[in-house]
Amino acid sequence: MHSDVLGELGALAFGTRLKRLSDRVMQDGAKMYRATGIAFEPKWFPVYYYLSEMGPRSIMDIAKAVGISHPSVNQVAREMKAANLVSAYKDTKDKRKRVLALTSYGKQQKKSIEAVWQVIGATLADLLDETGVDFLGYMGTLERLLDRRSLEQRFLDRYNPAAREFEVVGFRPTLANSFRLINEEWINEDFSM
Amino acid sequence: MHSDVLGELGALAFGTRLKRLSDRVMQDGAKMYRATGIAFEPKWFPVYYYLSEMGPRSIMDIAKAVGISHPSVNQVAREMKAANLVSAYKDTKDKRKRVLALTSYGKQQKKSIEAVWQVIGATLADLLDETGVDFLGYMGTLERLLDRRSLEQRFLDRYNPAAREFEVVGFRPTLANSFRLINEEWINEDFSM
DNA sequence: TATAATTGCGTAACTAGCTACGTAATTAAA
DNA sequence: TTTAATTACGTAGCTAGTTACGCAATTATA
Repeated sequence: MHSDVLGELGALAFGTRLKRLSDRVMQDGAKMYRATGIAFEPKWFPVYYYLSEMGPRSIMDIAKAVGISHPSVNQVAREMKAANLVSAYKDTKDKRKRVLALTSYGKQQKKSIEAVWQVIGATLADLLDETGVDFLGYMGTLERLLDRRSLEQRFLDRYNPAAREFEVVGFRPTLANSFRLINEEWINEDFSM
Repeated sequence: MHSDVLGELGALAFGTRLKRLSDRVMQDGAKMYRATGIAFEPKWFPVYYYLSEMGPRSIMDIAKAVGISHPSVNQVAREMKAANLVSAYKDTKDKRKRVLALTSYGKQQKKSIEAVWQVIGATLADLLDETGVDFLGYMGTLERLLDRRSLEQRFLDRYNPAAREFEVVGFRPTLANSFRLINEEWINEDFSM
């Protein structure tokens, strides 16, 4: 194995390493589906899963729920439509909306797809187990930290302290967590952009 | 915040979540450089860093060291050349090789770039600290596990046990770790592809 | 030493996401 | 009830990586 300069760089190379790891996992993900001969692509996964669990949903609903942009959902929808897995129709209540739904063929395929998911899921679960720690849990922690305050904002606060998004308030350490939770609720429920 | 269907899916959605997280970090990475006004892009980071540490190196050397494909290095090299950060020349010993080196301007810029890296690194270090665990360390563990046996191979072993890459050998559990280490050494030092 | 295999590189085309922008429909405000 | 603001969506074009493939140079082999 090569020496891997990135490993020695600490936090600075975090993004680069994360991307490299993610690319690797996604590439092998595609290979796994291909190996089964099933007509399914990794990028369809979140949309297909969401529709199969929740029933027909609009483009933006899907985009928000799975955390990708609406043009991406659109792109995926076009491909899945070509594969006859989903169909689309206008919402009669709100004519701006285009609603996606699994076709009967799409529903019928679920059993086969789930059989593959079962093996992929077990493979990933075993891999993650081998780390000996709750990697998925820690990843969730990281996601929530970034939901709370984006990397960009964290950087800006540090780079140009005058531009802080929120005022910094001193308080007793024992209260920190409560304050944080209250603040998070406010952001999510009331002032969310 | 939206409900996030992926979070409830366990290991199966690992790839999707990892990609989503990585995209997020890389996008904010670009914003951070832009905010400083410095003429530098996140994707230049590994190549620039490697050249600045190691001196002139060939395209393939760089690709292997930073873990990306040689066409990617080429692409980055073209851009960095346009930004006058690197120049390229043929290796006189081996005329197949094209060697990249920082220009004097490229070297001279290092101080400014490092000043930005310092802030980005500290921002990331703080974020990772906030998880309360050694996230980078666990990521390294995961990378090494995949170096050892790719996700695809792990999947194939499970999906089609007859196609195992290596024979499965039973041994006493207490010896498992030693065997694993020896096997790893063999793979790395002798038979590496 | 001739030939075969390998290595290094460049180009082309693909992938899976993104942002920017325009338009139509809906909702809020004056 | 007009008008303004917002929301949903589609398209176009960008991004940062990839694989596939071909050619030239080097290295290994017969």
